[in-house]
Amino acid sequence: MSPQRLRSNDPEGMRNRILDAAFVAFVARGYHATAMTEIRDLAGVSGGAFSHHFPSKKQLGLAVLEARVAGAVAQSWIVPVQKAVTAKAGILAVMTAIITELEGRGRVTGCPLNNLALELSGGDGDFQTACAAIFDRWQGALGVELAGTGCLEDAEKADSLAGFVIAAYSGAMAMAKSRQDVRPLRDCRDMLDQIIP
Amino acid sequence: MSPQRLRSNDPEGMRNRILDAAFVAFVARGYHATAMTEIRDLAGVSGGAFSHHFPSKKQLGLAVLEARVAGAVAQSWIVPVQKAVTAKAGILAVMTAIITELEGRGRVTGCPLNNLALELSGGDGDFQTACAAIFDRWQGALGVELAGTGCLEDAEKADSLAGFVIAAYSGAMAMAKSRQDVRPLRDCRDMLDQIIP
DNA sequence: GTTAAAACAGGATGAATGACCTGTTTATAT
DNA sequence: ATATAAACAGGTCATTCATCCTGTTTTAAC
Repeated sequence: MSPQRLRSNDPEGMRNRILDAAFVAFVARGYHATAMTEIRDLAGVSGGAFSHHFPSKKQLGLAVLEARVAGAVAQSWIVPVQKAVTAKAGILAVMTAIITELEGRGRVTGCPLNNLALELSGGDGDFQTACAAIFDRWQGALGVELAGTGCLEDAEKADSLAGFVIAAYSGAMAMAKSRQDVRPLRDCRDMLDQIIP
Repeated sequence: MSPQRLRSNDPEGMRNRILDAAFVAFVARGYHATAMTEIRDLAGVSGGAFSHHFPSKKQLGLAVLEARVAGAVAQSWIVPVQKAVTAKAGILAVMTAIITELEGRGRVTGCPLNNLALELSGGDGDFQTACAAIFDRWQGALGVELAGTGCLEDAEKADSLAGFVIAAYSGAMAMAKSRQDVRPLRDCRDMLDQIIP
């Protein structure tokens, strides 16, 4: 036979395709509800390549958390708040943006981190650690901004408020997902506007 | 053979045993991560009896939501707040009680409703409707109390605040579960103490 | 007392899942 | 140029899972 030359060895690209497909599927349908074959088909990857990059589902899950979920939190929350003039303005702007985006499309899929954290933190210690680390970085970053941009003097109080902001947002998103309605997020935004100094 | 006489036909008790076992397993490990055989073994029920009472896993899940999760919310949140002198005092007392109880045992399993709602609301419409109904009753009850005990005059504002309280609590519990630490709940309680009029 | 239906027992089954395995191609190092 | 390992293809395999099936016992109706 003639040489195929149809194969393009691109380990990084392959890995990213798998991670992207897994992220979408895990967030939309959940970790346990998603079969490996679904991700494989969605990414258009052979079984051999799949198991070469991710020998087990758990390793794929952990990689999705660290390489995609953490990135989504950084991109949608941490960076915008860091770039804003004040932390309060940044937080409110992020929430407004999320609400607007959700109103655009029909479906509310929820916060990727919260979705996976609640499903996985209970069972496996490694998943729990990974989720907790992302929450920690999120809260840490918001706390620094809240303390740094004049919203709050006390660093400890700023950290507590940051945790509360994340909790309120996460819970509101959970209710919004369950109801398929953005109203909980709007109410949350209005409340945070009143609360954050 | 002699008549067995070891069977005690008790449909209601059998159904309750299954629901109890399923509730524990679903909340602790999640819906999809729990196998039917686990529940069957935990409840000590034969396959025939099991499929007689709950022909499918989905029907069992819906029954757990309506018969156990809704009850847990009513018992741990709605009734205590209704009995309290003011809604604010009731809400803070409930949170204090939950924090104290969580500190007693080692493990934070999370809010039953939030755990299941986030896992199931995305995929199936029936689950989503069932979860949303429980959230609605929860928010409705808290809203009535907040409006009725002098905390807030405007009924619509009271409803929004009720939703925010539930969101903040749910999110704080999610973080507490992920971190296996009650601090998010303590911070949440302190914040709600400042916020609720 | 007879009949019908509900309540239960215990096992069987087909489908689906996660992991694995053998081969082939491409890149890298020497 | 050659050896070695990584990257990839395609299929298999054991296991687990949810459901269903046949048969027995209890309850209820008439």
